[in-house]
Amino acid sequence: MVVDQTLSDIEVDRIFRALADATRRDIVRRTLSAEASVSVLARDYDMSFAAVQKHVAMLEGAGLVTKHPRGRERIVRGNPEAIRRAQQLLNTYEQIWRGRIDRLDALLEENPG
Amino acid sequence: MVVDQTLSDIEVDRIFRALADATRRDIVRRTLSAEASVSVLARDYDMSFAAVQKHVAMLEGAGLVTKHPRGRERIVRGNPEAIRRAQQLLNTYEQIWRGRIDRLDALLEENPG
DNA sequence: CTAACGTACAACTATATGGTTGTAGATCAG
DNA sequence: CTGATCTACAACCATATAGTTGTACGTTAG
Repeated sequence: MVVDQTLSDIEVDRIFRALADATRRDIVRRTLSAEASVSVLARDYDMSFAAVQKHVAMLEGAGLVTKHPRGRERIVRGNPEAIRRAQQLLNTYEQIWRGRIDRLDALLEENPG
Repeated sequence: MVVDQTLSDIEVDRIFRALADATRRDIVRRTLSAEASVSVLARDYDMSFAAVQKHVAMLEGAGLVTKHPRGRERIVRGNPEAIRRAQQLLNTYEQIWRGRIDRLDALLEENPG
């Protein structure tokens, strides 16, 4: 199964926006390492449960984590796919920059000295 | 010269926040490819000059671009360093995920079937 | 059954963002 | 010198974020 890996502007916005908060990055890090319920996650942060819930919701909306019911709990898992898409974006930017360098080099070879 | 590549939470916040907008990503893309003045950049977007100015200011605050006076113009250049730091962040997340997979594999080998 | 737990969601506040218009200073062209 | 250009910045508005508290509901433990 080949999945369309083209991301709309809105989707990319959401991914980067979701990563622009230290608490959310920590949740991504933790849930990539091992899944955890929302309440277990919440214990480690100096804020209300509802606040953590909102962070998880934003991460879920960006596709960076998935939530799975287990009894009364909601298990949160990090999603490496979304990370990879963000990496791809940044890679294209680096490629663009390398392209510029290559063009500058070519220019220098044409007009040496 | 070795530069400290450790980023504070605030700095990382700013980088991802700056990347969470399609106009700003486009400015990064363009200025990585070739430097351009703020007004030249602004011509291509359906918003006021002041709005583009603010986007550039946010990118500059995040270190994603640098601004250089040239006469009455301000020349904007993309900064690949900041891109690389964001890439590094995402790479560590992927490493964390791979670490989990490795641990799962080891577990399966210990308890086969 | 009952109490505690985990979650969902609404309402509210404060601050940040993304846009606007307007004013003003510096520089360039003629 | 004068006018056009490029930029800077303030003030304002609408919306989104990040946090709070409070209420409600399903699930689990005893």
